[in-house]
Amino acid sequence: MDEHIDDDTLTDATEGAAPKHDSRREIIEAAAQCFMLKGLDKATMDDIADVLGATKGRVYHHFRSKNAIYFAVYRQAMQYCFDAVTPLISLDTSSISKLELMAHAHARVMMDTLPYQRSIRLGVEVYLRGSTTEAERAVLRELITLRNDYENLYREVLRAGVAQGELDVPNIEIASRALMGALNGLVDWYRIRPDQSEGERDALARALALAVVHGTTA
Amino acid sequence: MDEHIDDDTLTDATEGAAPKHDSRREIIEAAAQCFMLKGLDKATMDDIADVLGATKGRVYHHFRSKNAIYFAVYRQAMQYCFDAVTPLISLDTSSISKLELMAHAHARVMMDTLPYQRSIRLGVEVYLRGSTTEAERAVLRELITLRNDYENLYREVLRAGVAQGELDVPNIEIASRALMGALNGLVDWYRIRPDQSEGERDALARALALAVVHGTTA
DNA sequence: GGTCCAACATTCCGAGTAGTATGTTACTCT
DNA sequence: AGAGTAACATACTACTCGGAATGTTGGACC
Repeated sequence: MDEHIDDDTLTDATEGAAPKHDSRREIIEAAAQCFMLKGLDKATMDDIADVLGATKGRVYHHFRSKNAIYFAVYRQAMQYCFDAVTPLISLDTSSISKLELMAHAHARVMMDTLPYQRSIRLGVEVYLRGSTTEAERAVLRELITLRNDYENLYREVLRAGVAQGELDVPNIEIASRALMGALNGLVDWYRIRPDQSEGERDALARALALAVVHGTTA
Repeated sequence: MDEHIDDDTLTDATEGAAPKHDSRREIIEAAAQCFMLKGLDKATMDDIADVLGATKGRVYHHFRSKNAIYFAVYRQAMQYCFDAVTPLISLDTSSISKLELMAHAHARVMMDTLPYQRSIRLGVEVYLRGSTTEAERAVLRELITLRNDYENLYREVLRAGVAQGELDVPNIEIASRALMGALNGLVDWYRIRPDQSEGERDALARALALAVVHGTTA
């Protein structure tokens, strides 16, 4: 229904070296690159194929439409976020340090998977309006739910922190929006610099995390 | 060079009632609406004309290209921001309250001029890549400079606040990015509700302003 | 060693759209 | 009153791009 290639969650018994779905992943990666550079509409299917040194035939073999690729990019982007942040919520630390760690991890994901995160920023509700078929809109609703679930991770920590008296948040909804906005805004101004070391990137992420959690007041 | 209708900064001696440039402003307004609803690419020139109950002829009479309209929307969006915030920087209050007032004013502008602010969020650097002519890229550079000037207003207040010991900001650049990100993110989740009173809107703006300035810690 | 099929490549088409070229009208100015 | 022009409308073109239909190939499997 959504994709004509089944997800194949089982590990294929043949070999472990080539995951067999590399081609799909490569297309998603290339699409994220193109979307970031040229925007969702101006990035053509030929552009995506060109990045791979292939033609549209390959792309359309794995994805039935351009929207389907965008959905895959979106899903992957959210997956990156979940993978980085979910392990932290079970940590046994104070709410403040947990929030800092989550913010830091999120900032890192924004930097490390920049093409994906930038791509999903240019669509969402706008793309929802343009979706013709009901099936597409259903997928988009699911993706938005996914994003909401992710943001709820932060709301939960905020709630717990307030309950314990560690945090002072008059309005959890507003606070979480501000948090996500400040962190996600990273993709708008962050530029990948080859000369930037791993430590510098991490310091930047940490600085942003502290800024969004603690604000500006002394 | 940029537009074929001269700006006519002088007030025309004929009448003050009809500002003569109403048609241009109407087109910009309609374009902002369309851009917000359908995105920059999917919003067609016919869409913009339809909103006005007119045809492309009218639009192309005032703007030589679609990009030119986008630039005008961008400029107007920034103008709204400047108009709301600039008067506040000369206020004789503490840095903290000044920052709160600026953030509050900015949040209000985001809500009150939502179509403009959402439009300019979907373009910027992406559109810069797509710009074919050098003239267009020059305009875009100018607009980005404009935005940078605006953000500098906040950086200045932050700097002053740190100098006076009112604020605790380890990294002004990061802090300003976080501030703008949290405030601008408003356009992503704020929905205009007709039943929402003026007071409620203002309370929302104030809550967001306090959240971004003070963070979440107690 | 022939069959079958996944994984592509090639070719083509039609819809949609930015931009242009050319009317048309109404108003102003002298 | 007639010339000029701003402010549009109408009609048309050239081109891009998504998607489909079809062709090709290499390898797995019996």
